[in-house]
Amino acid sequence: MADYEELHKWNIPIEEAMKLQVELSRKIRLIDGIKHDIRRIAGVDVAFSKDKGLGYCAIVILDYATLNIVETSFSIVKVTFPYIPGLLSFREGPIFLEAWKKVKDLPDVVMFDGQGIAHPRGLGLAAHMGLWINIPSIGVAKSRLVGNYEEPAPERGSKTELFYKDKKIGEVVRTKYGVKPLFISPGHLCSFESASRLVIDTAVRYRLPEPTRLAHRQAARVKEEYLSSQGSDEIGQPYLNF
DNA sequence: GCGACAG
DNA sequence: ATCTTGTCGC
Repeated sequence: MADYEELHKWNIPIEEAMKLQVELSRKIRLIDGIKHDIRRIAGVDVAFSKDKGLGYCAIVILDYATLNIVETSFSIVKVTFPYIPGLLSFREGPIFLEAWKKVKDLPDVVMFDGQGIAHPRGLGLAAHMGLWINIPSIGVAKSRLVGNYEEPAPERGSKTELFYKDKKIGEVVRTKYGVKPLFISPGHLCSFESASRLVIDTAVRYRLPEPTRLAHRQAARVKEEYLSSQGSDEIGQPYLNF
């Protein structure tokens, strides 16, 4: 089972959470820890059900060469933190870690649906989680949180740099002709080059790269299956992680 | 004070 | 992100 080090508590005041992000961001390393021979690449996403107050996380691990799913893991956890721009990891992090515990074979790199270091305090979801699991991570966001940039050309593969306070924090990448670009930033143990390259290489047919796209679909399935098994009969409670 | 603001 | 009905297009 995948393990990780408890870096800190999750249910803390907003003020402390922001201070913690500043401290943790100093530990981020952009030295590429991604091997030349990537075998498995993972995608993570979390779905929510408003009334139930639950979060459903899905981790999908793909064989890098074929992009076939080789392993999946999920978790259903009570949500304890609100969505606050800049503090997304405090809402989704605990849910992701429960699913991570059940991963059998570690992937070489993990893609998250959110920012890596392209964050006000340099610690977006992907960067934060990368520190916890100590595995190369990449932030794949569908929209901008912070930073300035020029619109990339409409061709697939074109990209521009994302800057914040005179520093490069990520790249704006067009994964498909004419569609809205993605905001890619490295998390932990990853370079700008590897982050964008892996996203473009795995975004073979849709705007989103396969790891994140499939994780999104899987999270939606986990959610609907849980909700349907709730109103009808038994099964359900047994699946709850908390 | 005002506007921006991942999912 | 969620909720929610229909609609346009490949």
